Amino acid sequence: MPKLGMEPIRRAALVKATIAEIGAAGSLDVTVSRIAKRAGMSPALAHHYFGGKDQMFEAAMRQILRDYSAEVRVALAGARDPAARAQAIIRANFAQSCFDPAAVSAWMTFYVQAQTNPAALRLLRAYQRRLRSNLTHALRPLCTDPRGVADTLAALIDGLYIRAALTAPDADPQGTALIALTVLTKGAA
Amino acid sequence: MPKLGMEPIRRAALVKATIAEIGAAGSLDVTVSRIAKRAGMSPALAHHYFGGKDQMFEAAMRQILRDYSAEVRVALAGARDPAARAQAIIRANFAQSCFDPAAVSAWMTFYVQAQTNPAALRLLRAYQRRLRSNLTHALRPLCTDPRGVADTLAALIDGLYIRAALTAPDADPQGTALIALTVLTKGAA
Amino acid sequence: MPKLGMEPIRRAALVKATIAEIGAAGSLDVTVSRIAKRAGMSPALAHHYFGGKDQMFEAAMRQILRDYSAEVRVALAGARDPAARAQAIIRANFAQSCFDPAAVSAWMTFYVQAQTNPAALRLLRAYQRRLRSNLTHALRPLCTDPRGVADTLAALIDGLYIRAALTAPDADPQGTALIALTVLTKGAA
Amino acid sequence: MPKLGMEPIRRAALVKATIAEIGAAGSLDVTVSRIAKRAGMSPALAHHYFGGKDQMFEAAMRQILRDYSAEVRVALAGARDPAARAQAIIRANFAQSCFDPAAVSAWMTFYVQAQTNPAALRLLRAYQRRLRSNLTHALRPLCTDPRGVADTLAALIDGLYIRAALTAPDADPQGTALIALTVLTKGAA
DNA sequence: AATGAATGAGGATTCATTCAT
DNA sequence: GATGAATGAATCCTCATTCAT
Repeated sequence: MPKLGMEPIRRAALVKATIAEIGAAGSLDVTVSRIAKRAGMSPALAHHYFGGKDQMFEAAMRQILRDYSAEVRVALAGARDPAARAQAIIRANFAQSCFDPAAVSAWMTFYVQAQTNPAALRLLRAYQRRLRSNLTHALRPLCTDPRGVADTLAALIDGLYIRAALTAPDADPQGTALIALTVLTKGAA
Repeated sequence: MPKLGMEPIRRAALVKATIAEIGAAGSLDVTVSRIAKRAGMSPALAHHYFGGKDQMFEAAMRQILRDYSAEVRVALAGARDPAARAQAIIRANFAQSCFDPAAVSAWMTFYVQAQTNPAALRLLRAYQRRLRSNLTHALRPLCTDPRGVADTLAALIDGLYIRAALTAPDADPQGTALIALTVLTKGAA
Repeated sequence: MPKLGMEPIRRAALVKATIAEIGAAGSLDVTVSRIAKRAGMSPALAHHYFGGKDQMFEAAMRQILRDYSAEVRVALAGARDPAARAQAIIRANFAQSCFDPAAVSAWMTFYVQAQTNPAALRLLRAYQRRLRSNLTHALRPLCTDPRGVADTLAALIDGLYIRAALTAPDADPQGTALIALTVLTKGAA
Repeated sequence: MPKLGMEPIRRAALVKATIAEIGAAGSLDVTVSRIAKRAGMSPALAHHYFGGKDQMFEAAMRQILRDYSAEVRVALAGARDPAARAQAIIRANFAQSCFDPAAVSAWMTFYVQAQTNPAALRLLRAYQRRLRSNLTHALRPLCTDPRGVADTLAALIDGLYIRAALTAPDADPQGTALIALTVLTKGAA
């Protein structure tokens, strides 16, 4: 009995499985077969829905960004004043969910892909633009050079994240976030 | 056509070719065949000298770090006082040579490899340790919390580098370095 | 061109082709490619169904033993009394089918494999156990030391087989069997 | 300083190493490189002295047969009467030296090689001829059909050897020899 | 005599992708 | 919608062998 409306369900399952496999492998060296198996379907069906491996990766990247954006949005919703908004953005970038191995792998591969895959580069830029714009907006009432401080903070966040995720996996993420918060305080002063 | 003492020559050629291929591919998806061909020899010979693909990668990573270290060392040699030393370290991290596409790719793959390859992780940590130690040493006479400022600066440098290398390839690296220098000034104050 | 339930068909074809190739080569120096080609499929498909070369060899060994067992079973079915049973077992071991070049090669490689491949050793022991048990059972009514005579006969059969198969390929197998039958008579006396 | 008269030394070392490698591998899957390394020289030199892998194997086989012959000759030297001679031949075939893993492997590969390699077949036949002739000679004064009994005993020896060497490696070889001795007694009666 | 250098040929294995059902 | 069947292409790696020194 052919099922109707399976497409979104299948696609979602595949995207989820793709991210999980990238996380498990720690790289993009994942096979369509494994992804499909994890998603509970045949490799042929995965192809049917996505057309190819690259499109599956792209969909996975989009999902990663969507998840990240949601995290930020939730954090911002609870912030009442500009300073709280800036802090919320920083904290969101060091949320537990961002240190899930799958997420870490996904972000790292993102960076690698960005060098050759225009779609990945576009998405990475979108992320950076959004982070910068969020920070600038929050900092505007707090300092004279919101753009400059936002740029600094954004880069600092990325740098701290990489270090925390890769080379200090046991460190407390929120402790790491504190470093950024300190710079925020000095920059906003 | 010399017939003795080829090993160091061949190894060097292969390491260089490995880096170049990684740079050209923008990822670790390079074949031994291509590397060997670029180095002017047969794939079999490459295997003979390195034992396998992974060892070639590891040798390439070591070379990248050696090059980077040399850059820093040269920069430090010309610095006369602590402040100049700190600035020199920062500037060295944004030297033109660091933005060579091959170097960028190599660094990015470094990050990815670090998740699963212990050797890569070890090397990456060595780089981070050295950067932090260099900065701490230079900052000691300049501020009350040299370690903390060094941590911040190190992360900032990484974050700025990634952004400059990947998403703003046309930006002036030394302009980017200025952002770090500014934070240095504030932190050292 | 049926598209379902190919697995048993393919597997059987591969096993047959493996035995044939071993026979043609006279050793285990056969490639998956040749086996697959002989079986009318691509090497990749052979891997798909067996997972690897070793498993193909093991399946082939099992098949050889199955064929041998069938030969013995048929021979025993026509034997009415103990003496006839013992003779039937001996004759079955020198049946024409056992001197098929492929079978000879397979048996010889069996012996070689048994030294390093546990699966091969297990199978070889199973064959020897069965031969001994068959002989012991048949000899019980005929002599006072059925086990001892069975051991002797079993070894003699193997030795005669090797000599007949390898160094006297034109000799009449049933003539060779006579030697064993003579010992049987003396031992049973 | 070029050494003189190295050829026999090198050849002997290579033959010994070949047998040892075959023993270690349990098959003919040994590389010239490993043999040469074990013999303390370069693969190129091994080639120089033997011309190729096959010739090395052949020389190894010859050596195995020489060792075996020597064992028999020594055993025969101590035998005073025909019965003792026959027993000595049988015992020599189950000497400890024949159960050295390297020797076992060598014999097994012998059997395999005999199917395709004429030189191996020739050597194997020479061994069998000699065994038969030795036995016949010893049995002549003892029974009416020395040739027939010799054939039986020779095959029995081979069969027992294979079983003892491969599938009952812990059994006492001399216990196995007893089985052959018993048949000898009955046949000679 | 001896060897490091070098390679061509080949082999097992993997995988994305296509197709018929 | 869904999948088992099937493969071509590619990749890493091994090895016997040759050659210049």
